[in-house]
Amino acid sequence: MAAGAPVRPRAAARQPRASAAVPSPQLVPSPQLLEEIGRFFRLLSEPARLQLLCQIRQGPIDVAGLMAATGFSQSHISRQLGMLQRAGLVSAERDGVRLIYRADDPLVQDLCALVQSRLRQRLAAQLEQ
Amino acid sequence: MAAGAPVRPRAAARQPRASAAVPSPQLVPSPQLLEEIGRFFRLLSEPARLQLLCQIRQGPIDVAGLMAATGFSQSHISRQLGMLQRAGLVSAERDGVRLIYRADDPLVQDLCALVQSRLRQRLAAQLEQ
DNA sequence: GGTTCTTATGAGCCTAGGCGCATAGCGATG
DNA sequence: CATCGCTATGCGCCTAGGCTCATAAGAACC
Repeated sequence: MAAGAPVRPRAAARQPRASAAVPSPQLVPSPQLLEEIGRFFRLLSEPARLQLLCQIRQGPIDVAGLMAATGFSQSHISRQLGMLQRAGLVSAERDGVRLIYRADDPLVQDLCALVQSRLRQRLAAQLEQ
Repeated sequence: MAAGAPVRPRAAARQPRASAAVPSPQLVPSPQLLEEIGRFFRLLSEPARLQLLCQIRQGPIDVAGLMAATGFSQSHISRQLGMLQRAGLVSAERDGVRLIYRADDPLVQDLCALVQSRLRQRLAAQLEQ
């Protein structure tokens, strides 16, 4: 396929190309990497998981606490926690019979904050216009 | 079913609460906000969309260029671009008959970079252990 | 060892959404 | 206005995955 030329403007010569404000010189990641990144974002794409994550971020909590806080079924919570744990976003520690979950990684919080501020921005812009 | 207390550590009194190393004092966002954030992440959860975004980030490009670069069908690309545009992640500008797409927002790139570095970290840790 | 508490998991239902095919919409050009 | 080139969209197929019920697995306590 014609992967050589990125654009093909027929009207006139465009793209001064070596200008100053080129946004980013980096290449597009490999399909494998894109898939992994996508998998990560998919983890965060489910409100239920986000809610669990935020709840856990409040402080160590067990499954019963999460059930009370979210209203989700035990099996659902367990499954979602499993995914989050496999992704390294939460960790569990035994306390007798129950498992206390904890979220040490600030990454998710940071990501959410970024997205949140962006949503706010867009909402404000939308109201203005 | 013990819905009152969020946790119930049976071993000892925990949560000094106003300690120094409390991870984050913020509350869990409202379900509506969580849903919106989730929608945003879902947009980025699809490798195809990520690929399109990255490709567009390389420089302004039209649909034909994207078809050549990604191998996706025209309808698929159009649909995904529509979503990305509605989310404000790309913008289109007419050049005669065709539409030139452009991605001005660095947010996605930043998010991807964060996730990518995290993946790298985890991979390294996994190799060590 | 049996009981009771917890968490994990197999099976299944159901919806969301990715993807392509065909076609409609729509700007440009003769 | 007819035609052509490009993009958007209705339709349908199909898989991924959220969610539940029921049940297994495992730890603590008698």
